[in-house]
This record gives sequence, C-alpha cells and structure tokens, in this order.
Amino acid sequence: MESLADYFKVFSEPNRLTVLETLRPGPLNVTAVVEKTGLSQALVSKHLKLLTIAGVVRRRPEGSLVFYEVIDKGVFQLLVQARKLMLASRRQQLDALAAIL
Amino acid sequence: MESLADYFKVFSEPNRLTVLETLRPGPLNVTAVVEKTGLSQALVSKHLKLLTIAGVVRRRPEGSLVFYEVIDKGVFQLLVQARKLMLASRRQQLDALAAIL
DNA sequence: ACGTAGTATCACGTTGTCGTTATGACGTGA
DNA sequence: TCACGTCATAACGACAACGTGATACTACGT
Repeated sequence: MESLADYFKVFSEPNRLTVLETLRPGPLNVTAVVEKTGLSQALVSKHLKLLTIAGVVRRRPEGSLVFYEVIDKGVFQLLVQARKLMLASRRQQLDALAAIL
Repeated sequence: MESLADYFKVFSEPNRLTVLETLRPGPLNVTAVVEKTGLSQALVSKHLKLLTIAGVVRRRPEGSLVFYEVIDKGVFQLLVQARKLMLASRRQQLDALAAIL
C-alpha cells in the first residue's frame, strides 16, 4: 500500500494469485475458496486479508459466512498485461540464446 | 520467470524499481546507475542481474563498461497501470472508511 | 445455554530476500 | 606487465514472508 513496490508484492505470490483467480467469476466465502484452491483455511484467510488490505478485494460478512469479492476487475487486466510482457521477455531470451548458438 | 508471480516479484522491490526508472531515458552503464540512484555498486549490480534474468533489461558490454537498457518499454506501461489501480484502491479504502464514520 | 460450522489469529519453524563488506575478474592505458 | 577503473560474485547477518497446527472468536440452530 505504501509504495508501488508493495502493490506489486501483492501479486508476487503464487497462492495469492490462485486465490485471486478463484474470485474472478464472482464473490465467494472463505470455505468455498479453500475448497476450490485446496489450500489450508488459515492460509486462505491470510491471503484474503492481505488482498483486502491492499484494496484489491472487499470483505462482506453475511450471516456466519464471509464473502470476498474483487473490487475492481481491472486488476485482471494488469495480470494479463504482465503475462504478455513476461512471455515477450521469454521469446526475446530464446532469440538471444539462438543468436549465440 | 517461472510463474507470473515470479514476474511480479521483479517489480516488488523499491530499489529495483528505482534502478529500472533510471534506465527509462536510455542505456546506462553500471557506475552511472550507481551515481544516479545513490545505491551501492554491489546492490545495483545484483538488481541489474535480476532484471536481466527476468528479461526486462539487456546487458551490453562495451569496452570495460557494461551498459544496460530496457528491452521493452512496455514495462513502464505496466508500472503506470499498476499505480493507477493502486491509487484507485486507496480512494476506495478512504470512501469505505468515510462510510463508517 | 450449548454445540457447531465458519473464520480469524497466534506462535512457531523454515525459507527467501535484501543489503553490506570484501574480494575476484576483466579490460584498458601507461 | 602493472596499476587502475569497472563490474560481478561470495559470504555473511538481519529481517520479512510463507505455511502449518493449534486455538480463539462469532453467528447460528437447537
């Protein structure tokens, strides 16, 4: 939240990205995320908290359940763009390698 | 490089972002980056290596100097987009807080 | 009031990352 | 070949992040 680097850090963890992807289609409660991801409940709870603090996700208690939902789906566009750049980088790496060999 | 999370990790470090920003205008050799950033030489070298491995930056030895340059300036667009989302998140956070108070 | 399901948090061990200091490697010019 | 500037790497300590197991908290139904 502090710096831009901290914001990137939010997405720099595989399990956290998995949790985030789970919420792509729509709101889910914690247990649902746990089941979909196969991660431990404590871990999912932690990641959801972090995502909440980062302002990526909104927490909405409903009875005894707690639903989480992505606030701005634009984050997924960020993921897409990052993946594009990443793949382009890889291509470039291979080309550089091929140029040597 | 492996996963998308790893790619995000590249940008999740303040000093590394600083180094990257330094290369925005154009290629620079290591010492120049050191001077512009005020970071230690060893640290700059490390970050540049990481950026190179990530395919964000290209290494080009020239005599006894080693120049680094950003391969795809599209990365800066990624930074911009991330910052936008981050600021939007902050606004949202404040609004949520205001709604409570 | 009690038990239970759902969620959050704590304490802990493990691992990874960052930064520094010191040293090594390389190219260049004298 | 020697000294120097430039860059990379190694070794180390400090610290943060991750994941787990256990435990607290809360809302609900009985």
